[in-house]
Amino acid sequence: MSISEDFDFLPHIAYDSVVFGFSGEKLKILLMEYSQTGFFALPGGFVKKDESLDSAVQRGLKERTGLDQIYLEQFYTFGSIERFQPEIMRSIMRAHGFEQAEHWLFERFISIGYYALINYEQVNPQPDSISDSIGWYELDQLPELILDHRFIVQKALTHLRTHLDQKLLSINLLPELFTMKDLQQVYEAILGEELNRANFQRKILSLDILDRREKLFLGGSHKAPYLYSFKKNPLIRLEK
Amino acid sequence: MSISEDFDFLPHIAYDSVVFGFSGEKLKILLMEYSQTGFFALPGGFVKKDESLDSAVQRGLKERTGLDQIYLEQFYTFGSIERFQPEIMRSIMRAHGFEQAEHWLFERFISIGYYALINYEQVNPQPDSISDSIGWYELDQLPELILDHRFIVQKALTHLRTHLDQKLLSINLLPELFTMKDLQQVYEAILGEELNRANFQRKILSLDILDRREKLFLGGSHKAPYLYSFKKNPLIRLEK
DNA sequence: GGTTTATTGTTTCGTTCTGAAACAATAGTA
DNA sequence: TACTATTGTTTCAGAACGAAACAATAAACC
Repeated sequence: MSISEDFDFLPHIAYDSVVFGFSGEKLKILLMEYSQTGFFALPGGFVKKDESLDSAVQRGLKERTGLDQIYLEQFYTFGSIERFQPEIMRSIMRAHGFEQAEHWLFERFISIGYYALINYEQVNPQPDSISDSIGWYELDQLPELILDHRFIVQKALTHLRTHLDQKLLSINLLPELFTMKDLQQVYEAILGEELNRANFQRKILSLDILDRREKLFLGGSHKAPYLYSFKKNPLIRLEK
Repeated sequence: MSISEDFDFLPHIAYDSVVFGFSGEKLKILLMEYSQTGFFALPGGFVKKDESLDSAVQRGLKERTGLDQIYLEQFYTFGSIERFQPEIMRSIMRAHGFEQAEHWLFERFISIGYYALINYEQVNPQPDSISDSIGWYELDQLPELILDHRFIVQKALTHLRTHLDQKLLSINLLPELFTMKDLQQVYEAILGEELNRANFQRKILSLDILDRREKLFLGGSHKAPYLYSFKKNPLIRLEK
């Protein structure tokens, strides 16, 4: 998306996406830095007049990460007055040589928050025309973000932690085949706490959502772990 | 709000509120019938350019129910393309003698869903200028609703059921003093199932959010129940 | 080949939580 | 004083959970 074209967007409506990525250890999120402004922000965008909200977020994220068909979940809509800070958009526009006094970007926006979970390794994020860098940042080492984006991240994280079990199947954080330890590391990274190995295995297996596959031999001088994959059509039990 | 004035709204943005009311037995919701159209709909409205989203919903609900400072929670934002059905708004407008071909109400809207929980007894809902009736309808006997409002109700109910324990304190469904049986009836109405009396009492008391007060003598030939009130500043324990 | 080491899979065991039922208390009525 | 209906509490069996022990095993080392 270029900043000066595309007037077929719904005015006043935006989305912001919190893209969680996992590298095997820490949980990170994807941030964009706007050229020559020092502003860091969540990747976001706008909704075209003829596309659904969900489609708009899918499209925008694909434009930025190259990833398609990834798991996206809406978690909250941000509509405070404090969000309205046109000076910031003006700075970003000026940095690109636009000096207009009026622009639809300077209006107030209500933003719908989505989060995504993707495999760190499968992404090669490319900054778009209005950003000069895009990259992964550890959750506890985030730079200062524009507007209420810090708050949006916090709200996404809380939502994710609360609903982790229910969202497991849709998660793109792991490859097709993975070990129980891999899965436990995902949980620990998201929850921000260490879990008991034996109890974790018992709990996950009792959910009955995994297929056990062949063993994984990595040359370590110890018992080799099994590989697992998510079942194709599991019975979801909301009680657990 | 009159239908022809107030051009200081954000275009394309609406809210719909699912107002749950409790009468002592069944859970009901508040619906409006648009004059001479036969259309039933959730009470909704629009956001002024200088008010926050939350304030807009509070304001709109006060205009319809007379209730102020009630508990409102955002639960989902609806942004599908199928929501766009301008004929329906045209019908409603025509029923009021407006025959304009163009109007901002005929545009596509993205709607933020909120739910409220109020005490049935404390409300005297009054239909506004574009509705000819407003009233309470039992959840399992709802009339046909416009657009995706049936879906919105379902999503609100699911959200409420899932988060009931955490929302208890904010609920306006009960008077200042109430018995354990009253509270259990609220739970049963919302969850749509019967609960074991002894276990319910044990669970609620363990949450440590109630103060036990004097007994309530109603003249029945049996043990009188205690009255309870919600603690003023309880320690919220998210684990339970 | 036997031993050692590191890691994974499983079991055990005590504690806590839950669901269902029984028991205890009590306010009025007969 | 017995009876009845309802509420408050306890009990008890089964499920779930947390921590630790035990068992299995793949490679390295002698």
